[in-house]
Amino acid sequence: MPNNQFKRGELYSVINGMASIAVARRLQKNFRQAGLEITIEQWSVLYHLWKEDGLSQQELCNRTFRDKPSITRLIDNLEKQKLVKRVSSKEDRRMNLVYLTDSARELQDITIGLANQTMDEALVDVGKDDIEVVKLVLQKVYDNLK
Amino acid sequence: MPNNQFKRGELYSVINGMASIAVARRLQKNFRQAGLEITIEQWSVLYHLWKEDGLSQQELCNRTFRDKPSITRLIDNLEKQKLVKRVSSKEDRRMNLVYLTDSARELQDITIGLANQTMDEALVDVGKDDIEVVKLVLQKVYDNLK
DNA sequence: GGCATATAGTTAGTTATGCAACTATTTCAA
DNA sequence: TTGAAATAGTTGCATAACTAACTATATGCC
Repeated sequence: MPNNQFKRGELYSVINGMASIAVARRLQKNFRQAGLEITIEQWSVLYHLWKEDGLSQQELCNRTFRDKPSITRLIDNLEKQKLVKRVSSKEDRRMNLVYLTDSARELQDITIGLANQTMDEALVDVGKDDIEVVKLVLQKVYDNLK
Repeated sequence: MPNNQFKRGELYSVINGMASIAVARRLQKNFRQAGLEITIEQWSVLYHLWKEDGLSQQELCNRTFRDKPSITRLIDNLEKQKLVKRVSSKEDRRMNLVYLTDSARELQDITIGLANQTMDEALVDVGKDDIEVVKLVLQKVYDNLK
């Protein structure tokens, strides 16, 4: 087979592969080293609740790009760890609204600090302009495939 | 809390989030629509074997950025589907060398075609120069965290 | 009002990931 | 040469992802 068939495929591994996995692992490691027992997936849910508390599970699906079963189980686990509470909505009884507990609110500053530190570690020697290009391209990729 | 604490954190979701997930889902969908019953994870292993057959599991770990248990189980499943075969190395009996079967070789052209098509869909209206910047930045991110 | 349809969430089954602990083999140095 | 350390791979356990099938509630049209 012609070898150039692989050339474009490399792009897949670049965009999809190493970098995002490496960032995720480093963030998880930074959490662990700080003695925090939450997963990055759980953190990504809390992150959206810190910005706006009391979101429905469906809204969390939209904002975290996950499907409904994934959110159901993430909330299950967060509830077990007493970080969130499901409250069934009074306007629409199909909906659960998800609220932070006090212990979750305590995690906000330190974990966001660790996330920022992780991105600083990841972006050493990367120019601001280049970062902007990456953000725009990845946003465009997402829009293209949505 | 000051709202700008979130600002840098957004980078995490940009680099780690939507785009790579969207690309992966689209590729999986394109495989499914073509009637191919392999996962993108299995495909990523085959991809490296097409480039060089008979790699050890450890070498597949390095090239796919996975740990050893992940590769063990991916190879388990690929072996069940009769796409690869483990052959214990004669030079070093600790090692399994992983070889493609004929059915796996048949998948090469069509799946790499689908991966290239997926990247074309993802990269509509993205300039070649910008793609180069993304590749360089993500490579740099990976190196920074390695 | 009543029934079809849409929406919110859950459950079950399969695949995959990460960590820790384990076995088997090889290497290397005292 | 032998015994400690390194390396290759596997297994068990927990978390998370996707699909498909399911329940419950709400909406909307006739």
